Amino acid sequence: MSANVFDTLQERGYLAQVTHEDEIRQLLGKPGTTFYIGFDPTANSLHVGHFVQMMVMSHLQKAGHRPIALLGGGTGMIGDPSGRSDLRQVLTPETIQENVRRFREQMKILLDFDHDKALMVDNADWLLPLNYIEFLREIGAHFSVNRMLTAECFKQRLERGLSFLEFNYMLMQAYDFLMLYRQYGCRLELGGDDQWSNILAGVELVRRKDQGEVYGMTFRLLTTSAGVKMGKTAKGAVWLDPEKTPPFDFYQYWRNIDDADVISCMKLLTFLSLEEIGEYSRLTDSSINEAKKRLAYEVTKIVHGEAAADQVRMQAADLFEGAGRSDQMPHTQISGERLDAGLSLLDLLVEIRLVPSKGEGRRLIQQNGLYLNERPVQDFAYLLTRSDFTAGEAMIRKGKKIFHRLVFGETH
RNA sequence: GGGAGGAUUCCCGAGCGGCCAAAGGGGGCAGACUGUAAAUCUGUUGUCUCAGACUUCGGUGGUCCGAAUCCACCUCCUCCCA
Repeated sequence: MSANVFDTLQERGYLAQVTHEDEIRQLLGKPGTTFYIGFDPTANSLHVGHFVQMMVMSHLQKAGHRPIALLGGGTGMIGDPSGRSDLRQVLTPETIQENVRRFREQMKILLDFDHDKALMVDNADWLLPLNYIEFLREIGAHFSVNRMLTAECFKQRLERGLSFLEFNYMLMQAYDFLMLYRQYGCRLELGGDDQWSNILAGVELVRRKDQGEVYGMTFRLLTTSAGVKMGKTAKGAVWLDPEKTPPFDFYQYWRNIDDADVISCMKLLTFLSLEEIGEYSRLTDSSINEAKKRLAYEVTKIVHGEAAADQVRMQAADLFEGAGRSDQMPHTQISGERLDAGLSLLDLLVEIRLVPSKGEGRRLIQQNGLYLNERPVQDFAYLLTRSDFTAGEAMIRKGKKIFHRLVFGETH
């Protein structure tokens, strides 16, 4: 119970690199440390990569430390070149402000902002009013271009091209740390492992300017055991926003995770105890599915709430382990008039967005990938009839996992 | 400022006057095998009123019976020299 959070983080597998291990452990050993993680508002929702960072913040907050979520309203206008092979798209100030607003809402999922137990600040507050000359003299003077060029985060870009704009990102981030140190007594900067260079720059800057004793620590990026970045699907990232990634899809993402990744994800993405996770790690072969279900449920519960998690879990069970139908699954009302007028199944597929075009729908049907009431549809000119409905319902299935229910009745 | 090269379908990347809706790979989507896994194999991957037709190869004009391929101009990128 009174274990040092530092050890907890280490045991759960979050940590990648630390600047001063002993000092940090000591610092985190007793409550009261203010620390920060930066989030650049480059999209209108947080995704699972951010979620790992939020988990860390939550662990630390529970241990009595004070998180600062630093939103990059200012740095977002520069674009972090770290780990990027190409130039980031430059976002408009309006977009950035909107994204910052959405992030703020989503952060509340895991962090308690009441009574300043956690803070949220926007670096636009100090970056935007900066005076160029002044900044160069005050901050720029402390950076050696020679050293920066050797930083890991620029290596890749040196071959392909790096704009001066992006080159400055590191200074901005270092400056953030300095400001947070001065304004909030922030002692520790955390971030994904790709942020290591930037974090080091901040730690050094605070020492040089203010002789401040501050530290940095990075986390493993969420990758599969094969080293591929996780959280990406065909449709893009796995978002925390239910509008962008519906809870069902979110649940399924974790439910379908690679065997080799279940345990590490449980440690990183849930609050299950290590003992309990240890039990799951003993599962083999098909019983690993139990671990996947638990993982999916727990993560969904944190992000979307218990009610939603229960719902999608039941939905998944209905679909894959039960009768193959669920009240929760996507559905469409089909009126009798439409059926009588001759409703082409192909047209309907496009309408309910199960396929992007009729051409693809035809292909799907020709390749036996579309099922109506669990029977492959043979003819792509098929017209739906009343006899396709049993008890007022007809079930369309695309491939193995995508279901859509048709309900006979009035369109609303 | 001078010089060189490039822009091709979701991505990378061939094509260099007709046989090009455009090789190959990646990715996607299906099928087989499975554990709602991974790996593997197979098919497929511009749109449509799918017999055929129509729209694509940075943009705009032009040459030609015919252009992704040739010419002119424009836009944007990359590299080299200063």
